[in-house]
Amino acid sequence: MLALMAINGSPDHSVIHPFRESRPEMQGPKGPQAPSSEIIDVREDLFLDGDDATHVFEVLEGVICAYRLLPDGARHIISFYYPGDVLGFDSQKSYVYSAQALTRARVRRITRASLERDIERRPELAKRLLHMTTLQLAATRDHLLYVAVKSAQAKVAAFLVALSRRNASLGQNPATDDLPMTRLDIADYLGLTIETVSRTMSKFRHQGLISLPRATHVLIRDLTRLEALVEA
Amino acid sequence: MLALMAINGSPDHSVIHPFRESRPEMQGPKGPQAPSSEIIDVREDLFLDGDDATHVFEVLEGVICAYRLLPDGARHIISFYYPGDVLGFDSQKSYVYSAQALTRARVRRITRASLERDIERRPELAKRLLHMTTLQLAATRDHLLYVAVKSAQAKVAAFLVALSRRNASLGQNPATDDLPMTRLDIADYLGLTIETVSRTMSKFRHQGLISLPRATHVLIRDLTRLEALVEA
DNA sequence: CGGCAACTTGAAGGAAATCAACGTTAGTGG
DNA sequence: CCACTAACGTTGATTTCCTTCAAGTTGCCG
Repeated sequence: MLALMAINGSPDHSVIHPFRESRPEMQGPKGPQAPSSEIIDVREDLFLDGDDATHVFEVLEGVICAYRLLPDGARHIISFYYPGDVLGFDSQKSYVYSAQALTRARVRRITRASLERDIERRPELAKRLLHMTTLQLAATRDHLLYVAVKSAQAKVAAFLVALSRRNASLGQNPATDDLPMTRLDIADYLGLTIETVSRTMSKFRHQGLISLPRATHVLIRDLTRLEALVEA
Repeated sequence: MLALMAINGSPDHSVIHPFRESRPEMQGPKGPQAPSSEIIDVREDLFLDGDDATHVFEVLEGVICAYRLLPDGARHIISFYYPGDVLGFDSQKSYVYSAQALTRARVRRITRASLERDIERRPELAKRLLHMTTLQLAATRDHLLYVAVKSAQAKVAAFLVALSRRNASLGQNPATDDLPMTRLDIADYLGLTIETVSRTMSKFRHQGLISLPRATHVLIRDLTRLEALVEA
């Protein structure tokens, strides 16, 4: 009944390709397929909350997170962005959150100005961006639901299941979750503490729901029971 | 630093007017100003989770809430919609939440088909809808932050402050919050129980931050201290 | 191999949920 | 107009779950 996505909606590559075709300035001496991409180091910030929102980014490789620091020093992770996802696209002059790479990442940097130009030139693009944004909104509402009403167990289970489903939708192994983020990242995403995340994972392990060959690598041994915990 | 909106972004009437101008079929015998509006009774559902998403609604009067029922019977309120707000606009075949009137309300019902047609005819409209959607996304992220990381006190304070700011932005009295929703609605919106909401309000009253001439009517006596609680 | 960051586990405390009872208000019908 | 009723709201006592504080353990990188 509910589309239980804790992670952003499925990557919609349809957003990207128009840029390549319609931006001859990107097609330099390297030829029409010039990648125009940029490498971001682990834990390097892509932009900071309050910076001039001059660019929009498409993740090509790696994982980026959007986060906010609160006055009391707490951090809240809004979302994780995987290859194909676009971030920084908001109708505001400044970014209202920061973005940081969780792994070494590759991104395509697109200026807002050129994006605006492209929207004028190709009305189709506005529709595409609109579609992408409504998907993000739906995903954010799903996550809101989890954070608002669910127990720690349900939150962590939902997180693991969402990663598994993402793998499945990409034709990868749904029984294996690779966690590019730390326990603290997960905690700040789910509105829990690092200890609770760790304890809950351990509990799942003792119950035979998952195994943890490494802290960053989850093997899902009983997806059905894990999914049942999400609903509880 | 943060735009602490628990309630949807400011009503953006720019979304609405184009319809009136561009939809001659609405201009029947009653003349070009025919309202084409519809009355919804208190607690009447506008649409249900899973229904065919055939329409988009603009709130003209009253307050509507979007909510979801969970398998375990719990309810989560996603958002409140005030006059000027638009709901039901998502890129999905079916609604992914239900909508219910909290007061007797008046709405404009717009078919998705005609909206699609208008988008084709007036590319400007897609840009406007895009802007509206990114604002909703930003508001939802703000709410997510509150629900994820804040204490019951901070949540309730943020809720009251958001209502006050909405009043201020409309030129109404920012020291008076009229609550069209019940304590249970507030609880389901903030991810708390009805008892905690009630207790927290009482606490604020005993501390002289607010007074409650009626349960549905809040007088803010010390907005500064209330705002401070939001950040705590 | 050392050092540090990330992770795990345990014990104690606290904030909110739950369970329960009572008060208040608005709406209904006599 | 008043009495009755049902929904809504408040308050208190208790329990539960998560946080906090504290102390290891693991594993990765220089």
